[in-house]
Amino acid sequence: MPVQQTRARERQRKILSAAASVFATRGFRESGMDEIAHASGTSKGGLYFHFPGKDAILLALLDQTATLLRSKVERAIASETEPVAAAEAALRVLFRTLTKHRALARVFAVEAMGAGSRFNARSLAIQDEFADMIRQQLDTAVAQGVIESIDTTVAAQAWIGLLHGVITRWVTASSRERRSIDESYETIRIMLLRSVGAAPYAATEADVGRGNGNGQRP
Amino acid sequence: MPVQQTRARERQRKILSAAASVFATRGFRESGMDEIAHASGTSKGGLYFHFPGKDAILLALLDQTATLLRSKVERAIASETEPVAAAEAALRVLFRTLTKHRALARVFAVEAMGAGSRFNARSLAIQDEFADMIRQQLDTAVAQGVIESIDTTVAAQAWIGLLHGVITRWVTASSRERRSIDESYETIRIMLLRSVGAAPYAATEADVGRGNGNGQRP
DNA sequence: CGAAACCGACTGACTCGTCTGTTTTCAGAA
DNA sequence: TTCTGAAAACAGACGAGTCAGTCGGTTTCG
Repeated sequence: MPVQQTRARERQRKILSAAASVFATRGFRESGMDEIAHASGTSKGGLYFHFPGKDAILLALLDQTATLLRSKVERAIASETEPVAAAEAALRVLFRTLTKHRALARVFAVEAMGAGSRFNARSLAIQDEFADMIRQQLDTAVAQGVIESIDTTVAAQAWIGLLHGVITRWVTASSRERRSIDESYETIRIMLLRSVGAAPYAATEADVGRGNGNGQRP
Repeated sequence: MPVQQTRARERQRKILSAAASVFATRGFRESGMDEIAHASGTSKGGLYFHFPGKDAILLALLDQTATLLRSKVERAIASETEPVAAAEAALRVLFRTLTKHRALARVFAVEAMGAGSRFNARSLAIQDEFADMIRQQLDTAVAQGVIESIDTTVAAQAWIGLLHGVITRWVTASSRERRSIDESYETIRIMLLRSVGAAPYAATEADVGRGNGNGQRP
């Protein structure tokens, strides 16, 4: 494999990483190409050598992030056998990953929404993908009679909607009033499970703490 | 009462109304003052006579909308005696009003978020007001033992978060894939009530409006 | 040496807000 | 009732700043 392409790839990675933090702190429209260039240790010319334009950078960032998240969520689901546990695992990973990368989450939840129809079309598509993963688990759960019979498409989108709302709220709040979102997670988790008629089982240390590898039955 | 001030008020109303639809269709940043001027049947000079700047227009629009919404919600709450019913009534009015004014909802949920920190600070404050109304009802419900004992602050914000997420999703979707959101409301209503451990009672015709009237109990 | 990668001054388009008028309104004088 | 003049309301050309994107030149690498 060509060495030069490796170098190019590294530059692109740096550019996307820098763009993420610049977009996150200043907003997409307010971020100048010069700023992104400076933050990624290159110049305007360098930027335009690797990306055809500003939009392309945001789109690439969106796709990269979505792909990463998706694989994480898929792994989480695969690690569970019981559908409700799997749905919860998916949600937990989604939640935890987003809260761990506030800058990226902000780009994802806020900037991409207010940056033109092309971007929120992409965002919506991504959201749908995740909603669909949740839906599949809920469908299985309904089929097994583990949860009440409901419109799982709507329920899954409501879950994603709630997540989106809460995350949006969290990334937009000023640092003063923002407390660790983990404090709220337990309440939200119980609410979500109850909302589909699943009996929330008591959280173990494994659930709440930083470690996991759990999976138990109601 | 001065006739001129009446005329001025009417102009301002027209400007805000026009701005709402322009912001909603083109986005805040992408909307030019000339465009707003044209849409409101006046000129740039007229605009700057009534408002000190573009920002002021969005802010005024935000406040106006919030005030209107708040009074509607307060009335809805006051019309119910039972706290869970009141919370539900509040939510229903919020939901229904936003869905009835898609343009305004879009400005509220999307544009104001992606238009700079000053604006989303205002949006957050408004969101908090509504969350607080819900919270008060949930608190009463908990005190009466009608619902499970939970963190009502988080629960209220989760409810608002879900609403925000669902509405955002709805206003951002293309007209092709967007179906009446009312179709989803019944499912969402039941999910919300269940999420706080309240037994969802059957919806009456008054609850659901022109539509169905299903809804089951555990 | 040739190609990939990079640099940064410059351009062109766009738009907010200003500024200099012009029209409309209306209280009060004739 | 008609006239008047001052303030309110409006019009639109223009200034000035901003910023995405370009382009000719330079450096790095194999």
